[in-house]
Amino acid sequence: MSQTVTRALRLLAELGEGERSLDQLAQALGVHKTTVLRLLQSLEEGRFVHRDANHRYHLGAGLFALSSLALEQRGIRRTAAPHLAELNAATGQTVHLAAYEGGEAVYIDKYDSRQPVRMYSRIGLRASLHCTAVAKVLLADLPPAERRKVAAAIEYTPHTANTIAGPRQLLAELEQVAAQGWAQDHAEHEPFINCVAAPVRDVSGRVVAAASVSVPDVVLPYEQVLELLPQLLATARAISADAGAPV
Amino acid sequence: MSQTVTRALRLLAELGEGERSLDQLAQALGVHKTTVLRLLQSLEEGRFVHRDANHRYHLGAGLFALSSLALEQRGIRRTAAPHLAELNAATGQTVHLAAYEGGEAVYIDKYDSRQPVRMYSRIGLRASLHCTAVAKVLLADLPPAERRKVAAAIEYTPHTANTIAGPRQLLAELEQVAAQGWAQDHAEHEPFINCVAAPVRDVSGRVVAAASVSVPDVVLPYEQVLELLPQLLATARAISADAGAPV
DNA sequence: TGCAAAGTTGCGTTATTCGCAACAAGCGTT
DNA sequence: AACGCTTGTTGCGAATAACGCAACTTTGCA
Repeated sequence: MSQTVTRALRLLAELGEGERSLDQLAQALGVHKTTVLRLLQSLEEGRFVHRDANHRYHLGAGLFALSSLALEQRGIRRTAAPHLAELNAATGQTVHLAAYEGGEAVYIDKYDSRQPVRMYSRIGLRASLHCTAVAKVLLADLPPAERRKVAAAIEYTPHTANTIAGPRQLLAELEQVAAQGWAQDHAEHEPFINCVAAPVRDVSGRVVAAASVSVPDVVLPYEQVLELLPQLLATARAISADAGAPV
Repeated sequence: MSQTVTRALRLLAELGEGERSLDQLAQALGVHKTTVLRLLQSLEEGRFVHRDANHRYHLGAGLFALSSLALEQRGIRRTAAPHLAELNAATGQTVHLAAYEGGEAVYIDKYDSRQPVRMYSRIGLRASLHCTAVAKVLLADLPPAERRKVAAAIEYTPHTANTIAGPRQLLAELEQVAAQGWAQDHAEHEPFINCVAAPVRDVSGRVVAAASVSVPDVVLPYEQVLELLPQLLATARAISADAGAPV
């Protein structure tokens, strides 16, 4: 494990919070500013950070370029994009695309709601495995053994009164999700937000992503969110079809 | 300058091209695979890379999270977003938002065209300073001295017959852009693509970003692209107003 | 104009990284 | 099913590259 790289990443994380001066960064890492300076110089060379006229450091364009390049390369994201945009336009609601990788569910695309109320979610962020609709969809396709292993390892942090509290309950729900072909999050993560999610499959027939619609209570009550299901399922099927999934 | 950090960044860049095995990465950097392994371990800890079941390395969610966090923090991007989305919806064309920082013009947001023909551009990428509409808008607001300095430093790579060929010509055009309040790229960068761009100002009244519409010839001829100008200018003014720019 | 704060450079020390070589684990082939 | 080959992992000593210090320079402010 490389101390230097770890420190460089901590620098980036710190800059993710906002602009920083050299001294601030040195203090945050607890190292001498000379050290920070040299790390920053390398990061700057790679355009990962950038310093403005006032010697404040910011995250740089190289980071954005790399990130968007990598996201674009994800086949499923590209094939999903037009369909998700359409769903977003048709419903006006927040639409997410998430994938399961390395034991976590990660948002890989997001289309914001037209409503002024925005959701706290972001591309790259992890979706809780036990209380989000996308995670349920993704987990439901794992082989049973793996599913049990994951369910056992989850820390069942309760977020609301509806949050699933343990592996038994989760596994039962996953069973149902697998059977019905979609999942919901009925105020399990955020008190006043409901979501529905549907699986996206690729050529292999495996679930490679989950598409979801999230709606705050104030915009649509729970029952009306369920009414979005047909549109969502159609979208997910269209993406799957484009990805070459077997019917 | 840190060798270790530089190598880590090269690893990321390599992974930006696509998934790689340990050996492939070691060969690409020309170092021993042990070395690469340890760098990767640190990157993995920071969720910047991720290894799949077949021991292939990919860029990881931490990178995406950091990038989208940083992009969201840019005030101007957030205030511009709804307006740009609307412009994109109204015209159906590719819409860009670019900013000038560290001597380069960088795309900080993009809304894809509905057309099947996509543009080669991406968030984080640099826009050529001498042959894009957004760059002209951004440069046109620099103080004259700075403007001349930048114009002198540019390498005037010709892309098409229309590409501006030298500082004199560029400075004259910037003069005009500043006067008329918008810029165009009449097939100066790509043979069959025309763009128009308009400045976005913040509280200080300075130009902090440029919004643009780009259209391939096959979709709309040059003259009709100019007809989009009123909409673009209205959008740019609306963003500026939201950003608190003085009227 | 002078002071203070912040950033930069040179340099010796040593902790960290490096590559080697040996080891382990998959995977495909015979 | 066993073999060999490719690919990833660990232990360890050598030495390089990173570290922090202290002195220097620059910038901003009073």
